[in-house]
Amino acid sequence: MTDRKNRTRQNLLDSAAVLFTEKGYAGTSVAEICDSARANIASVNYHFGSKEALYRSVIGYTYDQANTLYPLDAGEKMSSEEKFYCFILAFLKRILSTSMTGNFYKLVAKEMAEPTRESGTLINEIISAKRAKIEKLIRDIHDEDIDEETVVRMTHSIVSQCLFLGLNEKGRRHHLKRKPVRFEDVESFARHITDFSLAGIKYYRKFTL
Amino acid sequence: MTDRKNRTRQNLLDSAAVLFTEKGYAGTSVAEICDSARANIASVNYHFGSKEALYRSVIGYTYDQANTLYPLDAGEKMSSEEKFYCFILAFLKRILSTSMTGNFYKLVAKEMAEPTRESGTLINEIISAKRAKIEKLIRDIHDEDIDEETVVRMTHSIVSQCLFLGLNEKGRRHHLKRKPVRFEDVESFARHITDFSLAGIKYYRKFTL
DNA sequence: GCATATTTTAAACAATCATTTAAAATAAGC
DNA sequence: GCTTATTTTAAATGATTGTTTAAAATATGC
Repeated sequence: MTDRKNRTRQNLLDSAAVLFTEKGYAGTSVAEICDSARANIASVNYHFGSKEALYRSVIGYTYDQANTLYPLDAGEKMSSEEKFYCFILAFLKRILSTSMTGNFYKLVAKEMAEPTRESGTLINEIISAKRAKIEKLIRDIHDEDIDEETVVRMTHSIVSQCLFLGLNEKGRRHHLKRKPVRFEDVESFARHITDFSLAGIKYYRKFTL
Repeated sequence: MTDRKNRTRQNLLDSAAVLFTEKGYAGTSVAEICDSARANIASVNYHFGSKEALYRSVIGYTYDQANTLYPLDAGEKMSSEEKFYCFILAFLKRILSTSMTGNFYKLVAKEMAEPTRESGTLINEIISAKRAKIEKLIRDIHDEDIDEETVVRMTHSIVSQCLFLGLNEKGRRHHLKRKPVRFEDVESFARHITDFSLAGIKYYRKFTL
């Protein structure tokens, strides 16, 4: 049966997700992944074809996990400001999650700082989609006509506050003065980003009125 | 004379700064650096001792350039809000600079996403210093007593908006939908971050009054 | 239970990496 | 101008990289 095959395949996926997140694509060797997954050195090429293909699979795998675990689309009955908070909360949950889900946005942060050859486009597609969602939320809150440029800049301000949390890396934790944001803080931190950003969004409303 | 020595040393420094910024530490080979600097393959070890020592030299070199070119401490005669704007402006100039100066904060962004073994502490020292400056600016603007936790979070919101601009990497520019922030936009973008953040800072003032 | 297909294994592969070596080239001191 | 010190060069080193190979082990179909 294919149970045996699937098990090692899954082990490779899990080990690779952790290692790539911790040490990056270039910093992680195939041998290391196979050791961690208790699989043979040749198994990566047998199951995925190459290290790069494994990496792409990890991206897709962690992304799917994030989507199913923390969906970003809130209910319809909410006010636009409540929708905004729910989006930020779900987004932060994804980023700060310590499980497989959290690995994805840490990989995104890595890709943004140092893109690998082929996955750059995929990451950009995903981030573009997130930006579009935020732009829509901003326009809903603003309620007035607002120029494209201003929306793009406000979106930058919001996206950066969230994704920046994905940079707090294990390797840096040791000599980090400030204590990192933990998953337990996710609600209150989402509250902060929401309030801080809503004040900024509303600031621009003065000029269009 | 040592003129010949200094020239190749400087060429190595310049080439390494560009290559490390573009492709990261692990992604750049010593051979590549020497080719770009038109120097022999052994010159890196002769002049710096090792690839890692060269990397540390690049960090220090670009950091010094940033400090002398765009000092962060504004004049004393300004209001606290003007000081805040001047800080953000100088900070953005450093990050968006296309010369050697700009390379430093792009390296910082890389280090935050994927720290290398030894330079992590240095980078953390530098970023901690920037955070401290921003915390002081926030307290000056706020003018009232404000709890440590809130200041830390507001500082995160501000730092992230700035440093996130260092992530817009050359390698990713090709398939980037949104047009990157250019150095020509630095004043108006600094204006945006200032206004957006001041609104957020003032929002919290409501509760302490 | 035997023949076939699938998965795992150990070994070897060629390429690349940072670094070292020792000789050659150039500069400096006097 | 000759000796000494410094810098550059080309070649080799040993370690590590991702990938391939072919045999061994295991599962599957009937």
